[in-house]
Amino acid sequence: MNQKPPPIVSPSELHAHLGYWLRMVSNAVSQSFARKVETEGVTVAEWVFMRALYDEEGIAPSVLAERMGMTRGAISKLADRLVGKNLVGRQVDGGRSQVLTLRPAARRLVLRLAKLADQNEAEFFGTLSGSERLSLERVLRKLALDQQLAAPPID
Amino acid sequence: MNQKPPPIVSPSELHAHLGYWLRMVSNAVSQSFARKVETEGVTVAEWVFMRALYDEEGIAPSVLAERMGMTRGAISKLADRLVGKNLVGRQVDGGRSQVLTLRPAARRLVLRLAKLADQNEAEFFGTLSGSERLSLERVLRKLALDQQLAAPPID
DNA sequence: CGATGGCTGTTGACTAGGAAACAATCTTAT
DNA sequence: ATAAGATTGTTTCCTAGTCAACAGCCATCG
Repeated sequence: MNQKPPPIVSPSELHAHLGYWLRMVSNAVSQSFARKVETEGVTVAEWVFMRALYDEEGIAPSVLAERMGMTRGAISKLADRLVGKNLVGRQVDGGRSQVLTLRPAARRLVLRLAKLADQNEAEFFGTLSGSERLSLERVLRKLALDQQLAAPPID
Repeated sequence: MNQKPPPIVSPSELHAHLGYWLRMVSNAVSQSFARKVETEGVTVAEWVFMRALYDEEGIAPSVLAERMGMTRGAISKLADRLVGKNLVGRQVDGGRSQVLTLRPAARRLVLRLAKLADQNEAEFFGTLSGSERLSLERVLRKLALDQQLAAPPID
């Protein structure tokens, strides 16, 4: 009997990993946000793109790519879409590099989208106590720092 | 003058949101893990799929879909790929529903992949102190609970 | 019985993004 | 001044998902 003894060392449980919970929560937050911004006709990537431009107009695509953690190829297509929607403008700068700017409609849109982001934030993290929120932020920032993730320069 | 006065209320900063940091860290963790499992010729989704089957053989695709937070369509194709790699077996159960099982090679593979998961976990969260790790886990679990995310039934 | 409605899994059309090859331009070395 | 190399953005091909239409099977109700 006991034809098939279980392996002595069993693989660690999925949910024993912090990465597992991180991914689950992060995906839920992102998906919920995606649904919200969809009501304004844009994707999350497009929102991040425009939000970055809102602060720093005339930024180059390659910089944006690195800052958003995406390929230059992806940024190129993203820009195509946004130009198509008349949300961003693309001016050739000399020849090699470009300058991306936000059209007025996009500036207004960013304000609305920011509200949605706040709303999503409240929806998910509103139940946390102040100290919970604080410690979560502290740990996440520390992790980002440790891994040298592309954090916004300032702050 | 002051042709274009800046809006009184400026949109909240991206990195003022916990969701922002969550996504950044989570993406980094997932991407790093994806690179690791790629050395074993599988994707993260395939790993999760097999890991679920490891614990509970004979599970139905639809259940798996809900548990993994993916569409039935996605699961169907995922199963196709894994069957193609001779990692899982598909038996028709009566007619309507199926039964998915892990082939022996997959059982061995899961053990190796679990090691990679542990390694990835250590790589990212190893620098945290015990209390940091604990509080992070506690908060993430709480968030998952609050949002009724599909957590593994037990535990 | 038999029709009708509800599951379950599959398929096809579509989308976003990555990887890599490419074109165009700038920089640097000689 | 010009050739070689770097850098920037685009493009093509590919993959992994979603969504929605569909097919098959079961159950239930008339």
